[in-house]
Amino acid sequence: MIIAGATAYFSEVGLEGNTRELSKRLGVTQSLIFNYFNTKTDLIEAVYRAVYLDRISPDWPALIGDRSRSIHDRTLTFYREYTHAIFSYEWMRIFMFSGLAGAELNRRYLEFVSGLLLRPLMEEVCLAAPGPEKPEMEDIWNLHGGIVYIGIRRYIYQVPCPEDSGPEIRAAVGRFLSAFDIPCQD
Amino acid sequence: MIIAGATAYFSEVGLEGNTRELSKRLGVTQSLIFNYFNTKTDLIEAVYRAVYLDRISPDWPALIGDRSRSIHDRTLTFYREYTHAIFSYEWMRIFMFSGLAGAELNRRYLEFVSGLLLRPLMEEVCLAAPGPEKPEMEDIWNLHGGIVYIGIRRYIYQVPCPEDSGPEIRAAVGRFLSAFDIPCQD
DNA sequence: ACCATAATAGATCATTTGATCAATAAAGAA
DNA sequence: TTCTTTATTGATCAAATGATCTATTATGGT
Repeated sequence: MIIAGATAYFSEVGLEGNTRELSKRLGVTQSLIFNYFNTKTDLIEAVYRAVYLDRISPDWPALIGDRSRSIHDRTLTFYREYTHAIFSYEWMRIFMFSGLAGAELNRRYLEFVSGLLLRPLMEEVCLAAPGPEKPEMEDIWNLHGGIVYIGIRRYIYQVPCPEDSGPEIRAAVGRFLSAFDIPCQD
Repeated sequence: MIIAGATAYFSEVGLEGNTRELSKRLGVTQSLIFNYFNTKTDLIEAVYRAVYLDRISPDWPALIGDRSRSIHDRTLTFYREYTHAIFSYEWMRIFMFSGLAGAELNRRYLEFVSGLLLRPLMEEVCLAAPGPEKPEMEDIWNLHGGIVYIGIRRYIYQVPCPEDSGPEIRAAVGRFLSAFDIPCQD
């Protein structure tokens, strides 16, 4: 309950939010928090773990590599599931706060995304591309960034944004793959 | 000098950085800061203004609307100049910190980008697109996000990144416009 | 019912931090 | 020089904040 409350509170005000305000929101005393967490840093680490863990599906590498499905279908499915997992007020903001703070978990997460999701995706797109035009990692990062930026606008900057990002994700994936002469089926 | 130092300091540690550490970096006493700024909030506002101002070129709307040049040339030139202006450690991080804090200036900036840069850009792409396929605002935001995300990786997440983003910007613009049947000249 | 353990509260400490104020040093005009 | 104004410092206040410690209350097993 403390971790859940801390996640909600810190995602709102940042990791420098104070434990007294947090305890007030939780309806408990401030000292209770320190009964379960030795330091505030420990609490933040717990929030990191709670937010980062179980957000990554272990099925994604297999999905990306599943050549029985078209690359368009795989890419679109992956980004639908990926954005479904990370497009939340709490995840996006905790991720950005921890990224700005230079958290280790943040960098490890991005290494995972790069090495086990985006690089395989790039290789699959390379294989599926019929012509000489093949994507490099930076191209995949560009696709990725364009999609993730929807969540940044929505939850970080909190500017008006369509609530359903599905159509734009489909359009972005379609544009990206067609640049490598991969047709968008259906 | 205080504003410059505060910009460097706050962009590194966030807007909650304390005035004592700042004064130490500046080589002055802490009380001196409060001689020039009534409150810390005033100082932060001054940092905002210093960072945001003079980063937007007044020539961009004219550049985007200059139909004597190809849309590809205009889009590419705009994003080269735009990223040249905002891709800096200080700007990217102050912008993100202030965005997370919900700063008013942040929202006004995004309204400016949307209304006076991206919407005109969208209209120009619509005019240049020969086929029935026309971009909407979300498509332009996708192009924009993919490019800005390079700076986010570089300065926010601080992950390995090519130092020259020029080639990827060219590639991204090329892919985007060709999706609307606009050929990439040269 | 009894007892050991866990949960929770309240008071408090020590540090940090924004802000103030009086005093001193520097600068520049007359 | 002299005087006024500005720049700068050092000491200090008051509030906020992470953390601690003791006492009290609840819980569950026997």
